Amino acid sequence: MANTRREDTRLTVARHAARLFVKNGLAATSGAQIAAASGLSERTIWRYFASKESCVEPLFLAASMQFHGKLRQWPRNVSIEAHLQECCKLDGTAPEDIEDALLAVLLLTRMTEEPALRAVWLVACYQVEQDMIDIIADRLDRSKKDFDVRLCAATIAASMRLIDETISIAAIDHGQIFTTEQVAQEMAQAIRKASTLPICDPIMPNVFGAATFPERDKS
Amino acid sequence: MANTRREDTRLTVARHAARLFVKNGLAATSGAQIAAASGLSERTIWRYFASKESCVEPLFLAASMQFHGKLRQWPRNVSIEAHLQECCKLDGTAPEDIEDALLAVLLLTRMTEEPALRAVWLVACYQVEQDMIDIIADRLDRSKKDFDVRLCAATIAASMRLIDETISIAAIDHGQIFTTEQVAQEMAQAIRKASTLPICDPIMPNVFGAATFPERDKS
DNA sequence: AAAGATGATGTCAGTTAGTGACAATTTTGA
DNA sequence: TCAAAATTGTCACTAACTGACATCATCTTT
Repeated sequence: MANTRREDTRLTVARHAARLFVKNGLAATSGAQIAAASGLSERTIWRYFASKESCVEPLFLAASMQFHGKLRQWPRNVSIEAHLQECCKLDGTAPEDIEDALLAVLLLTRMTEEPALRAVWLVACYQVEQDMIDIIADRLDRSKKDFDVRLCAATIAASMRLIDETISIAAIDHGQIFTTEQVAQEMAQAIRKASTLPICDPIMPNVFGAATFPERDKS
Repeated sequence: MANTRREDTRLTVARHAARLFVKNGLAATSGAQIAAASGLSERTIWRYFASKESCVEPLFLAASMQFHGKLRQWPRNVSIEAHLQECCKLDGTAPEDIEDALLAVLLLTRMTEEPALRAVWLVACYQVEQDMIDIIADRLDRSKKDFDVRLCAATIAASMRLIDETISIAAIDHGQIFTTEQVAQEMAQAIRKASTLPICDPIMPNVFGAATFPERDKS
């Protein structure tokens, strides 16, 4: 938790901006309005964000992190399905997180009318992908620079994005209801299908590979 | 070739904008400069593009299409490797296409310093992904709405993006040289690894599945 | 070929996103 | 507690972008 302060204000600005975007649309929302709603001067807004649209990025990130973040604590000896299910159970998701998720979902359904939002969303997903590289490299004891590790991160991140988009549209535009468990299950399935490396099942200590044992000291 | 006119001017503007961006950076390039270089009024530029950065989008699209476009003519009975190799051979890539590819590659290597460029690139890749949905749906006789088709399109598009990025950086920043055949091979490999559906090998008419035979007329 | 319709472009004025400079304020740290 | 450092506000300014309207090219129809 290093630079938490900055991230906090970014997130609150994002919430206000998102509400305005959802209510009035991107074009009809001014930087001044976002500033006023956030209780900051407009100048300060531009110190936190490079553009009007990107104000909602922290929200997208937070939404993605609802599942992605959990992969950081994914123990090596449990499968993806088991882990995500487990997380949902003990996880009394904070009310503010639910609020954030709802806002993000509303934004996602606006992407066709507001192309600028899609760009922000894709950038957020790119961040997730970069994060995913670390997770996979750790889980497999491979280098973060390994092309196959990066490929796996990219395909998994893409699958998570697709689930997010699909479920959002199904929920808002077609009125379907999802429990957290259902979403977790869909997510786990998609991740499994998309992974190009064997990370979804428990990773067993490599008992059969001699190289794993420490070499006996020759002295 | 419906609205080719518009696309043509968009591409030429993109070329000029890209050269300016590469030479002077995004911030130091003004809309007026892009307009002047393209021989158009500034107002017209804003009629073709929604923002300064997005001026290069057609170039990114053209670059992606160098391989992706070929997948549109991918016969069902040849493997991905064979097809891409074949394309390279008979393909006396037009000199302007090479020029475009070079410009795109140069832009890709600037993405770390210029985050706005990355957003544009990701949007271009998203377009490719949407296109990929059609290709896969056609090849497998499945619906474009099928989640698994869309998932496969997403993972493949992600892998193509990664190859583009990786090869660009290797070429420009680390001075590696690639032949078109090499790139085609890397691309084919990555696509194969990333596909979540069996589209990379020749698609055989489904002789074993009874459902494929037309039902005998019962009359 | 003339003429009218349609659409693309230029001009210019106006709005608003976004920046630089500096003063005021808050936070930090010894 | 006091000074250094970081954050914010104010204000003037630049440049991205839009609206309105005139002009010009293109295309169709007769």
